[in-house]
Formats: sequence, C-alpha cells, structure tokens
Amino acid sequence: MSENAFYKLRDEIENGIVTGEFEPGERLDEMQLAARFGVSRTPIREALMQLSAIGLVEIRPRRGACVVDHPPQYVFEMFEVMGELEAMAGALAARRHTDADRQALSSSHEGCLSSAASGDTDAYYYDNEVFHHAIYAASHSAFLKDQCIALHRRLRPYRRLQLRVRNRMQISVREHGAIVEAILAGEAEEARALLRSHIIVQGDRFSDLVAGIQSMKMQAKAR
Amino acid sequence: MSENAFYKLRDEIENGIVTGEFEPGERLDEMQLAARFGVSRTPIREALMQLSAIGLVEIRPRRGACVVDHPPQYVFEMFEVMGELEAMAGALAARRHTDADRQALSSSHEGCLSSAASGDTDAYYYDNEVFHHAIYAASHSAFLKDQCIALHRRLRPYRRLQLRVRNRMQISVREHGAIVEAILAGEAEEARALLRSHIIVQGDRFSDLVAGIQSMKMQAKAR
DNA sequence: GTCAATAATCTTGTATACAAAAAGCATCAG
DNA sequence: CTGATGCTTTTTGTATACAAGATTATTGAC
Repeated sequence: MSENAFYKLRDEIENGIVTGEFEPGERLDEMQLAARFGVSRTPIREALMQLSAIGLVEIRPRRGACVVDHPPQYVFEMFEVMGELEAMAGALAARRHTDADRQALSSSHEGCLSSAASGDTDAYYYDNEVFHHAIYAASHSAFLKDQCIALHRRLRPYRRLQLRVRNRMQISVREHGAIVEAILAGEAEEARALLRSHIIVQGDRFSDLVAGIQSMKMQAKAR
Repeated sequence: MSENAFYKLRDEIENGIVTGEFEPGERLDEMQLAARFGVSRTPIREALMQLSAIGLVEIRPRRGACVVDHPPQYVFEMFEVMGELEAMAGALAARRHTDADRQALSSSHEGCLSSAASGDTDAYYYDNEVFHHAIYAASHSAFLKDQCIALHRRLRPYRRLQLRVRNRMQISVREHGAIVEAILAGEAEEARALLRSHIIVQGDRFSDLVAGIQSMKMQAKAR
C-alpha cells in the first residue's frame, strides 16, 4: 500500500460519483467498497467523511452513506452561484492578468477551438476545464481560485451532460472567444457579464439539463 | 456516549478553532483530543477528516492535523468572495422575499440594534449572525444559502476580531439599516452594492484585521 | 562544545474486533 | 392470504492492536 490510502480513495470514489458509476441516491456500502479497493473499512470511512463534508455524499446516522441526489432546482442554483464566482474571477482577471496569464488564456482557448472543430466532446470537456482554470489563475485570488475549482469539480457530472446537447460546443467556444477578448482588453465589467451568462443555465438549457439528469437516473436504474 | 460521536466532536473542535482555543498553526494531537473528549482516536480522526475537507484544518501525511494558518492576503480574499456571495443573496432577496422574510429581516435587525445599543459585543456577534442568515434565507436559493453559511462559519474566527475595533458595531448596524431598506424596497442592485461593501475588508479595516490576527497569534504563543 | 549518526520513542495510518442498532426474514395469528 | 411480531443477519460506530514512518534523545567523534 502506498502513501495515504484515504486520499486516493476519496478521489476514486469522487470520480465514481462524477462519472456516474455511482448513481445519485445510491447507497455506498462500506464493506463492498473496502473489498473493491482492497483495504479495510477504516480508510473508506475516512474518505466518505471527507466527501460528506464536501457535499458529495450524505451520511445518515446508523444508515450509511448515499450519493447525494439534488433536485434540478438545486443544481440550477449551483450553476447560478458558479456563474457569479466565475464572473468575479473574470472581472479580477481583466484587471490583474500578467503576460503569463495572457499566454495561458490564449493557448487554452486555442485548445478549445481545435477540439471543438474536431467535434471530440471528451477532448473539449478537458480543454474547457483548462480554459476555465486559466481564468481562475489569472484572477490572482488564491481563495477565489480554490472555491471555483471546488465548485467546478462538484458540477462536473452535470457539465458533462450539457456537452451532449447539439451545437453546445460551438456556442460555448464562441462565448470563450468573447470572454478572452474582454479579459485581455481589461474590460472587467464586460468579462463579468459574459462569464455570468456563459455559466448560468437559463431558458432551454435548463430543460435540457433536467432531461439529462432524468436520463442519467434511468440509465442507472436499468443496470 | 450518545448518538454519533463524530458529529459532536466535529462541532466541538470547530468551536475550539473559532474561539481561538486552538490557535492557527497548532498541532492537533489525536491522542490528546481523544483523551480530552473521552473517546478513542477513531471518531477523532473522522471529525478531523471532515474539518480538513471544510478547510479548517490541514492534514499532512504522517504528520498529523494542524489548524489552518492562512496569510492575511488569503483571509482578505475570503472576505472578498463572501462579499460577492452575500451581495448575490441580497440581490435575490430584494426580488424574492416573502412576507415571512420581511418579518424575519426586520426583527433580526431590531435585535442587532438593541445589542449594538447595549454595547454587548457577544450579543451583537450572535444577532449579526441571525441577521445575515435571514438574508440568505430570503434569497430563496438553497445552494447559495448553504454556501454562505459554510463560508460564514469559516470566517467566524476573523469576524470576531473585527468587532473589537472601536465603533465597528455602530457602523455595522447602520449599514444593516440601509441594507434592510434596499431589500424591502426591492432594489436589488442597491442591496448588492451595499452588502458587498458591508462585508469586504477594505482600507483601514484590512490593517485592523492583520493586527488582530497578529495579536491572536501572540496570545497563542504566550500560553 | 558542537555536530552527526544511530537508537529509542512517539504518532500516524490501517486492520481487526466487538457492541449496538437497523434491516431482513420467518413464523404465526387472524 | 395478509399483517404483525419476534428472531436472525447484516451493517454501522467505536475501541483496540499493530506496523511503519517521523521525531527525539543519546552517544560518540572531532
């Protein structure tokens, strides 16, 4: 066994939740997980404790851990808050970005452009993450960056769903272009507004999201 | 031992951190804590795992848990983000508040007024918390409320420091008045701006905060 | 006297053990 | 056949045990 099992375990289980292997509402049996990862219940429990504090699993006394199952409204609100945080990061980035930040923003945007052009959603999913992380870094607010990364992670399962929608990649990458422009031009309020509406799930996108969550659960039940 | 020790333990340790009994940077010895609370190391570890996920303690492999010790810049950034989140809550509250919310806002503001008048900082500290929670609730965004409460908790040690500054209570409660007015009048953008500047630690207040953190650490070392 | 190397001690990380609560099951009454 | 009650099994929560890494102390060399 290498170093600090519970860190690895936490990430493994988190990943399982994000990818949908563990479905929303599913019970996470300690012994089962222990057997699966070849460890005892102790580090499993410690990993679950951390995930519960983050808000990815729910622990009810004497009844074990479940993957959280948020109503669509709550997920919508998560995107709404994420939008505000990213907007803040973008506004700060517009004011504070360095040459290195310019570089990182531009090249990560290039990456998104090419993977969007190739139509590879998995590649875009990854490049998109790099792009947004570049904005967080350019904000030069360590705490804001930490918060954005944490919430971004928590939203990963749903973000993945959104890319499935037709043309979403093209629209998304076009919005990225405008965002980069605003940040590099130092237009803080423009960047704020653009990022806010880039993230928020409004109008049709909300119904798409709800439909996606539904089908995710259906798929889960079928297994 | 009653039900679910680690919940109680988590709150106890968290409280110890907030009140400054456990100083920033202090090592949290598992056996010591176990002896103190009359339990074994297992539930202590589980509590520490949760606190580490929240960001109140730091666990380094094979070297135990420490109370986090953020540089002043990071604390400033925490208040900056808190300001943005509360601003958002205030703006939503201005648009969405119900009669019950009006009631809760007004009465919690009354509470702040009277405890500020009496000069009781502990009472004000509590009433202030009730007031801000009323705003979160009035936003009618469950996730935003959760995030605000979590960050509010994390900032409790520093918030406490701020009240020590002369006249801070009077200034704070006056700002509350304007905030209530804006929310009740439905002026979302006004509420947003007022709350943002109410929370953010700017100008002199930042140096006061840094000085407070310093003296907190001095006091810690003296023990 | 100071520094370094090694031994002793302490602390963490994980496994296992055990008690108590919840869930599942069977039996029995109606 | 249905429902309820009591028993069995399973699973959680906590304590304890043990191994391995980190820390400290001691001893010896310079």
